[in-house]
Amino acid sequence: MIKSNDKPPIIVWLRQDLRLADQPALTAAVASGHPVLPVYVLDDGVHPLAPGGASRWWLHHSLAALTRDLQRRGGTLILRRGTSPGRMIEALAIEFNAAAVYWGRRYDAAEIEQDTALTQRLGAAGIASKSFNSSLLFEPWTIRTLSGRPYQVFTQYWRACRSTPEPNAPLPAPAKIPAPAHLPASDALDAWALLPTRPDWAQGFGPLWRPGETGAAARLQEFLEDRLCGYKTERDLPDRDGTSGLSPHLRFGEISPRQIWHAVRHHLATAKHPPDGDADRFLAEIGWREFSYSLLYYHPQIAREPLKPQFADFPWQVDAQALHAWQRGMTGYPIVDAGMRQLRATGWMHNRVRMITASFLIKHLLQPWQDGERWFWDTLVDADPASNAASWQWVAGSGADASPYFRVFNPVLQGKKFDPNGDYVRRWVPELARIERSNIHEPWTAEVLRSRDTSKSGADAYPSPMIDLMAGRRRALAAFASLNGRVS
DNA sequence: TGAAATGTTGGGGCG
DNA sequence: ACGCCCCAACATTTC
Repeated sequence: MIKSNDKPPIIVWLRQDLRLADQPALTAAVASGHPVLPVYVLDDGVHPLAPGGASRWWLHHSLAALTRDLQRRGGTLILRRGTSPGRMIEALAIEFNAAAVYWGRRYDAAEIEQDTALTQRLGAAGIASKSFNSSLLFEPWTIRTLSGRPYQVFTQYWRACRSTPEPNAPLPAPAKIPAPAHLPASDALDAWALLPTRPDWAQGFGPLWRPGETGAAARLQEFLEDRLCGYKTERDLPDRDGTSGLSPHLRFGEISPRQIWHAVRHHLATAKHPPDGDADRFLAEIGWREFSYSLLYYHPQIAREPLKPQFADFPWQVDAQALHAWQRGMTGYPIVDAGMRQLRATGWMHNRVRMITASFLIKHLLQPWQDGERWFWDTLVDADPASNAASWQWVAGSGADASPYFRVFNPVLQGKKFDPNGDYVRRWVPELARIERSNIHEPWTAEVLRSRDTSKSGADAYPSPMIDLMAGRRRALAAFASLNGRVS
């Protein structure tokens, strides 16, 4: 008699859905009765979506967690690396006589092409393949206007999403994941050297994050219980712990938006005081992620080219020193510098401050948004191919439903409004630790600094503002106005 | 999911 | 008491 693990295995190719629960490819593979071979392939190819430094840190820990979680259920994660992941999967499938290959769908054009090509090659070799929706509430082709075109405005897009049937309930993790009798060789995770050394700039990351499915689920529960109530207003204050903190977990698929959606619904149904507007606002943030993926699907060039063609020859004032000052958090504007330093120290930046720092780079410094996008891509643990690109274009005004060009964030006013006590600034900019509340967002007016300024020599000297806000604003408005009247 | 400029209003000081 | 001015405070418009 043939034991189930003597049957040919089904390969489950995990990419950006590093979890076991609500993992339709895995569940289908287990349900088939075949042994299951979960594989992750590190893409060594040189391309724009290769994960940045901070993401590689997260990926290491996420894969370590996934390995443990699989082992607990009898499974084994196979790690491979190569410049052509599709070819790697194909070779594995043929070598191990796989019955099929399953995976969760991706939405970038190059990735779709890879997957389509793999399907064809597998088919030619007589191996079945099947793809599943593991990453989105609403896949891009399911949400269209009456005329069949994708939505260009978020509110309309999201309204359409919310009036379609609800996303499926999440699947439970398979209790047991049957392994094949013979396992392919696997790389050692440590040998991939995803973690930084010399210097280990990620030292500050560890205490803040718990990568992996268990950490993601814990973060969601804690958010629903402690922070959903009041989310609508608290989420804008960077000195508070008012956001969900789920972005990197979502980025690597340690939790699915379906799980989040249904957990929120369940929480609302059982909570004593359902925080209604708060939940809607939180789900709308998930909606922005969906909208970004729709934009990526319909505009594959979104990370490189402005969506609005008239932005193609925008008069940027490329300036390596200005970019560098912004990256290091040395612009002389406290809320900007606090944000940029929080980013480097933790791999994450509060969303309100992301908008402020991005607006400052694009509008006050007139640096190309692509430079900011690239920096965030390299330094954010949650750097997401869709959200990062769409959000930068949103700030630049070149994207869909974008911020109008004349919306220029004033970092002093934004600081006063959203960090009124200056606690956020003091936490990330130690040079300003002793500046009082009234001057914290314009420290050049503080007596302490001014008196020291004359004898400034120490490394603890906080820089004076690198540009004049009023002049910068005027320059930006003029530059953006120069686009008006052109055909779009 | 802006900010600044401009316009309007109303209370209070004061000649 | 009255008109005038100043200027918050708020509303509207413009970039």
